[in-house]
Amino acid sequence: MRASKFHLFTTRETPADAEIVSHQLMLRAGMIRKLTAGIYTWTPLGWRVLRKVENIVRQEMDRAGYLEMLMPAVQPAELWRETGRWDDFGGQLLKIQDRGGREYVFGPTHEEVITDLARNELRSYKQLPVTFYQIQTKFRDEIRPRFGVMRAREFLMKDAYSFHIDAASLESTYWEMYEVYSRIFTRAGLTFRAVRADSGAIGGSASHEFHVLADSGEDLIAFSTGSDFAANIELAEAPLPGITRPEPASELQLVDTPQAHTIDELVSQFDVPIEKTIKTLIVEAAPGADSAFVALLVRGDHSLNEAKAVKLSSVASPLRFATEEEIRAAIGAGPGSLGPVKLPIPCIADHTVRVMADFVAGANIDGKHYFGINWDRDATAPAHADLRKVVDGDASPDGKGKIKLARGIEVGHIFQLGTKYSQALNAVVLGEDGKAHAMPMGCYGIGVSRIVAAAIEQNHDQRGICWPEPLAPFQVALLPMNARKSHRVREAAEKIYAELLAAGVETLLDDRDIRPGVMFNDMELIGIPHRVVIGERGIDSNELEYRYRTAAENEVIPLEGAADAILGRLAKT
RNA sequence: CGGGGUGUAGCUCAGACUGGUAGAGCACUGCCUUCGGGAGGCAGGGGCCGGAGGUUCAAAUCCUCUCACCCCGACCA
Repeated sequence: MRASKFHLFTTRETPADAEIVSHQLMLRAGMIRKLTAGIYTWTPLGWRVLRKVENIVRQEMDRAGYLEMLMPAVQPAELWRETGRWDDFGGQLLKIQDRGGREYVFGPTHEEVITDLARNELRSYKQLPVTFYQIQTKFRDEIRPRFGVMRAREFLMKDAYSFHIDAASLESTYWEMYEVYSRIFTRAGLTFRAVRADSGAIGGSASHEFHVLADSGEDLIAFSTGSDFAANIELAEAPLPGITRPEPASELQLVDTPQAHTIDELVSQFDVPIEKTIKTLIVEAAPGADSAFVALLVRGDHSLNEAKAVKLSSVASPLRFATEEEIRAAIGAGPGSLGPVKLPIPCIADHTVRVMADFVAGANIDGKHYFGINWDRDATAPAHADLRKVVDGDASPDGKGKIKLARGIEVGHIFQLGTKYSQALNAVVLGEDGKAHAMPMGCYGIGVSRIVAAAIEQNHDQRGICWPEPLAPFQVALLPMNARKSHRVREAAEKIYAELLAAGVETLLDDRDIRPGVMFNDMELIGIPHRVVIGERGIDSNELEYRYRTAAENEVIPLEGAADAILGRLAKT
């Protein structure tokens, strides 16, 4: 490609509304342009990268024997009513109407459509297992789209669905997909971790997320320093405290704390260690319980893990925190002064809280806290469970090593769905036994457009993007210096360009009539891995300057046979 | 959904408080010089100041409404 014919539109200044580096660089490099909130145009440059990711995904899926297809983006409401998700999916579901007022959704995912196809097309266990996939634009009406294509409303996704005769077959395909995903992210040059994930409302027995590690990630993952344990923080079990509860050493004291409404305020005003304080959180109780609300206790320096709380049988699902009015009605004091002493509602404590002694908590009287609280003596020792989020330094749940927390960007997710959709839509096949069986299903997603942003988060420097070679829009940039004035430079550049094209190398020849400095900056900003400078100086000495994007120094390559020298430096893909 | 902020040239922003002929830098067009790390000069093109209504002799500026976008939050007491 000749740069003069390729629409490059780089900018020197960073657009004001871009927060994270990948969004800034994608805008500055001219890869994307925003049309409206969460909806982006991919320019010719950006599209080349997106297509690279797409092709890696496609090649690996094809290699595994999965079948590519294309489903409609617009789907009839009727199908979504059949599975119940018309109402259950929530605000992310974009509902649209045609001229006759008939209702549709713009597909955020395709379980309904693929299961409808499967129930019509699949008849026998002999056709199983089978895995279909597509790479297609999805729409999810995110509450708050942000970070450019990282969390966009319209985005490109690879979604795959597998159908099975039994759970064992599903499990086998699931782990095969796990390997395929690992190959895909490895080939894309990403540093990633597969982590155990909460299968959440979708249900099913197993689920893993694939995270690209990056500080700007929105997800927290916990992994062990001593084993391959890795899990979404939602799922990571906290270790049991390794101690028994100490004997009481303090008297119970009622203290006026008019200015202390939060743990931080309490700690700073009264000089108590934060590990001696308790947070009391009031949530809605499960239907049919004795009380309308339940109190959850975690140590002051810990946080409630809502995914764990919602799994308690006495807690309503979905989790809902009580409002201030409800708290006052039930307890007689406002948030900020709550605690376990004389608490009129049931109470569940985190394991850690059960072994605390001489601790501080609200008195259930506005503006007062009890100091020196001890279980049994001052309050009934409550039921206990794992309620908190793990923190750095906790023991790993598998007993090997310690937990470290890291931020990640979720780029893939695999699920064993079970028969949720096949039962709802009556997708059955005849088994060997001659009976109808609802097919267990798996579903497997990859955020194709998000991978582009995630790759930049992991691969950039002060000057711009440093593409992993398999994702780069062009492999080689040829930079002729002042070609307008020098026919020798022009000819040398054209010759190398023609040879590289003939060898099938994606090459950008910067034949724009611009100053060298602008060329260098543009090529570094858009992140082309291999750069060759062709100037009078080099031609005189029969040597050209070559530089890898992330290298600190130039190398020299011979003018004669330059194309071969460049070919020798390309990554084998 | 709640709170905050911003809408002025393609981009980044002044101008608004204190109403009086719409600005700068970058980008773009032409010419000249320069040109191996975002050149300089000269001359240009480009804006119903997000939209509607109001106040006023006069509104980018003041008032009301509205739309869009961005940020924070959505119950960790």
